[in-house]
Amino acid sequence: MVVAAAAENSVVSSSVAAAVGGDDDERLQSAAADEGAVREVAQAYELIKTHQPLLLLLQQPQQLAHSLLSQALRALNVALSVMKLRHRRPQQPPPAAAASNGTEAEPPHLSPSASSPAADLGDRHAGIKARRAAKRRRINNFGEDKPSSWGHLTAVPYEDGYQWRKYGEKKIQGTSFTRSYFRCTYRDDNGCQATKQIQQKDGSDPPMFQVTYTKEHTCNLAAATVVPNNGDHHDDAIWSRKTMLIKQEPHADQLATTTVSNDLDETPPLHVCQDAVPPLGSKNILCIGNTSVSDEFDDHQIGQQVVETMVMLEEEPVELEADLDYYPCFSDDLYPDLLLQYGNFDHY
DNA sequence: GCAATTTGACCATA
DNA sequence: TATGGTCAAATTGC
Repeated sequence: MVVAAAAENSVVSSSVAAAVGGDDDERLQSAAADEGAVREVAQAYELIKTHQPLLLLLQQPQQLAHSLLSQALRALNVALSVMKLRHRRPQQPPPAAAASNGTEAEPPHLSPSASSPAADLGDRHAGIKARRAAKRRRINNFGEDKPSSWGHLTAVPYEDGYQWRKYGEKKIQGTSFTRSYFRCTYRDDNGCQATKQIQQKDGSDPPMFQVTYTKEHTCNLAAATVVPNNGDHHDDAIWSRKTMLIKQEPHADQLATTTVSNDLDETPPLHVCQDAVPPLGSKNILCIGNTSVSDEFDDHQIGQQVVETMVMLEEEPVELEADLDYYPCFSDDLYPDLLLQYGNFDHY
């Protein structure tokens, strides 16, 4: 499987790179090895992310693929963050000495404003103050072995295996793009304090995003997008996938204008899945979903949407062979089921 | 009606 | 006082 292969490859490469280190200039080589390892893991991460939307189209192992991909992405994401942090550490000031991991503040839902519907404005503000004070305490007491924040630069910042809910956006001085603030979707349910910031880099082509994480997830819902079928919905995995894509729309518009602006001007309802941004210079772009997506579609229809979208973005008639070569995600080896179903594009 | 996003305001910090 | 992070009411979309 491509996930396993990519992950394994990255691990092997990372291990080899990490093992490199002579006596003459150990520090330099170690740094180079670290950089190489980070590069390899980052490559694996991007590769898996690029393939994820397509793997999810396969009919049979749909939930399994989704779960595995989410876990693989999360593992790589964490590994990448740790490695980059380790690489940076010599330049960083020493962390706080006192580690008091036990200083857990009260969960958000215990705030006075939330628990008392009759609370007046003063009480609400008191609650907010208390929460913020507690937050400051948590930040100050953060453990020595746990950095207060960590992050990485990526072209695909919106899908990392976790589910995030946006709670703010801010124009940051000296930057062209706003910074978006996300918190774990399950904060209220599980008290998970994980947050995430996404800041698009100025003048990067293709668009690159600085992603900064704060706090580890405690919700234990890494693969939360795979929802057990409760009978109310015929396919919750698809529903979750649709939710993911809808969440990405505001940012997808931005990316779309920087990658295929001319094409998308002619097809306004389309939304580009950022996880499938094609290689730089590619004339094709893979899109999943559009505004007419309904609750009733099935895997077959999703696949059809992908195909249709690809065709719609092409002004000239699509030549299957050339397009598949151009965008290596569509290969016979990786997506036999998809090609079996949609291998012949003649009728489009 | 519900859930997610947007956005202006508030607050802490440097 | 400027700036960044967060809140929560308003808005939007399903």
